[in-house]
Amino acid sequence: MGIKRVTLHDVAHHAGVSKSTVSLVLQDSAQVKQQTREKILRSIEETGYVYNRKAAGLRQAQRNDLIGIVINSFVSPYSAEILNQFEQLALQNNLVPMIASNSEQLEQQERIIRLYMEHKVDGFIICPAPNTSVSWLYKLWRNGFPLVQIMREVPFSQFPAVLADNHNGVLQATRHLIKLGHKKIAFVGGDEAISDYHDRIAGFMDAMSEAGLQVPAGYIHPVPQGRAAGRQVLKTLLDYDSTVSAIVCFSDLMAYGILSMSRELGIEVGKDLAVVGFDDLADSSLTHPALTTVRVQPEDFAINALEMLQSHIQDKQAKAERRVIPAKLIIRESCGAPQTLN
Amino acid sequence: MGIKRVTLHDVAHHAGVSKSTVSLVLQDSAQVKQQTREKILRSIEETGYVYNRKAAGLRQAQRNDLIGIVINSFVSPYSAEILNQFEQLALQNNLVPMIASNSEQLEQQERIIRLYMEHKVDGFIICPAPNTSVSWLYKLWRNGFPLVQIMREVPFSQFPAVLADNHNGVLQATRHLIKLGHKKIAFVGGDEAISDYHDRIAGFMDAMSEAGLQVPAGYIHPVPQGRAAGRQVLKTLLDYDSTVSAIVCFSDLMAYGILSMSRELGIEVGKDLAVVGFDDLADSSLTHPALTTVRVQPEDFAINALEMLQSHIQDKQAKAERRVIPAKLIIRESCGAPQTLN
DNA sequence: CATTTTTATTGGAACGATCCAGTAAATTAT
DNA sequence: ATAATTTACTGGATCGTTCCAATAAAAATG
Repeated sequence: MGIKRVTLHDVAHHAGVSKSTVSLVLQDSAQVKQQTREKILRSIEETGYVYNRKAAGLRQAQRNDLIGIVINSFVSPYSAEILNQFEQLALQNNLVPMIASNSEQLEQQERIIRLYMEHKVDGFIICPAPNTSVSWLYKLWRNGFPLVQIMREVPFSQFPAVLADNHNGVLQATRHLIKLGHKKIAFVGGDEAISDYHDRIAGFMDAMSEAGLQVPAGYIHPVPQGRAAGRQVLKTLLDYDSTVSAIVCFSDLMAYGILSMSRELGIEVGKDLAVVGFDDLADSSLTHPALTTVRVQPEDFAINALEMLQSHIQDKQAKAERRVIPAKLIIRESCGAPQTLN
Repeated sequence: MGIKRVTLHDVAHHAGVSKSTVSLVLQDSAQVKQQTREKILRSIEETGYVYNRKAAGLRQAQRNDLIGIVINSFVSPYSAEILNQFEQLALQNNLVPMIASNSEQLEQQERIIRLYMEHKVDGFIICPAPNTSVSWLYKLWRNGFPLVQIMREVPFSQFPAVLADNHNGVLQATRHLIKLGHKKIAFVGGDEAISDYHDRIAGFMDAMSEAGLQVPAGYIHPVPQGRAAGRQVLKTLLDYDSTVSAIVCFSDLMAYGILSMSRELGIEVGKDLAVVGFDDLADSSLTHPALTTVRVQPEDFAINALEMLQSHIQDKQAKAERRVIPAKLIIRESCGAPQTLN
């Protein structure tokens, strides 16, 4: 009663040729007569044959056109945008994406990666979970699986990476606030266990110190991602010093939380308080007030990471590159500056 | 220079046993002596062997423990939550999830599914793109790939499905508005090409007609998902009739748009205008005012769909079930009703 | 101690493709 | 027309597992 799957051999039999010829048609080799090719294609159609990549990949161990994409989280909107770009791009390049998330957890990450290794993906694009170790990445690499880190990098890892220009993005944002006359500027959000936090906070500190401004310890609040956290942190911050006039947020999501709590506390953002975000999510132009933020094009991650991964798949000796993609300050209304075009 | 991958045979050689014995250890068969097992496990560790599922799956064509999960979109927050649940659950059940999206497009959907078929997934969980045809689904099924539809179903398809109780959810929401005294109630959002729209609008119409209320054609606005669309549709609606006092939204996202535009127009939601959403996204308790909405637990999709798929994988003759998961009205502030506990 | 039973291990066929070397047929050159 | 070349097709070995039947070793039985 079991459904017998149609094999190459069955198609060959149906078309009255050898399996080798059918195989040639599948790889559309030029050395098959047009007439034969058509006959075979018809047989494929009629028998309902489905190509078996397992069998194919077994013989030609080199390429599977399978790539593992492990993002930090499905529920992070920015990650979702990146994922979307990767999927489109992979399909355009005839690659099969195997997409998963690590849920920011080491254990899940190791689990997923091991499984994808077993499925012999050609390589990985990975947004490493907090506390991912270099040695673990190295083990992956040594096993013949090239990888490209995105969004973050494991400290001291010498592996390829595509990163946002976090430093410059936050530098610009902070300078913008300073130019508007703000002096008491706080930085909220981010995870100290992740590289992007350190890049962003460095951009912040650099802008502050070049303007000769002090940053009290109570002005820095690394707290996990999320709207709810943003709400909470605003209270904490104002408790510490109610004269803070501007906040640089680690992410737009965090900024949304600040906006939400501000409204509740009767603080008018864009007037009483300046807020800038980071990510430029689709919603950020629709908040009240519209959010000034830093845009890093999600497709740039996809384009660069895929390109780099491909080159490492083709040449295992290719040297590890580290690309930084540009960050652009998008000025809207949340810091009271005049809104610019675009 | 190519990295030679370690095979079962290499491990066997290293441990001084036959490949069969190593294979038995991998499937942790009871018939291997403890001492031998340990020796082999050590060899596996030392050689850095990675199990090759391609080769394994070739021999035992029955199970691959691979399942294809095709969601409608990565960037839809509710879908992201569902995806997250699926991933966790799949891993718990020792299944390897292959996750993709169809981006609501038929072409991409067919592309992805074909590729996953080639990789011999055991079955599919799929949120069908608009205009997916029954015959296409049938072709999939006939090819030996069981499938479970989630969130929506292809009309007249007799395939297994896990659906939200859309009708009852919107019925409750609408009744709630009616009980509060609203008479001019509009319904906005949704896609007429998708089953859930019809279920929800039916719930709406039923509630209205049981209360003897009229619904002018201009009160119904099926428009695509999204905050921006919600903003636009509120204007259109008020242009048509500025005395509308309540709006039932197809989704929370749509409701966010309504909230956003209301603020801009100086309309106070919860007082001048009542709004209810659908989905109960994480953010919905944080909006201003907090959104009254309909909750359908995302994990229920995952639990039920996976369970059903497993049963169809094990028994191709299992009968197609159609499960409806409960919808619960969550009353908050956006329709001015007193907020209930929980 | 010889025999049966149980336990542990093994070699080889099989899965469904690719790829290589080789054959047959068609075409061109001599 | 025959030889040389090109074009079209084919059979068999191969990839890395699993599974089966067979064997070897150990334990239990008489």
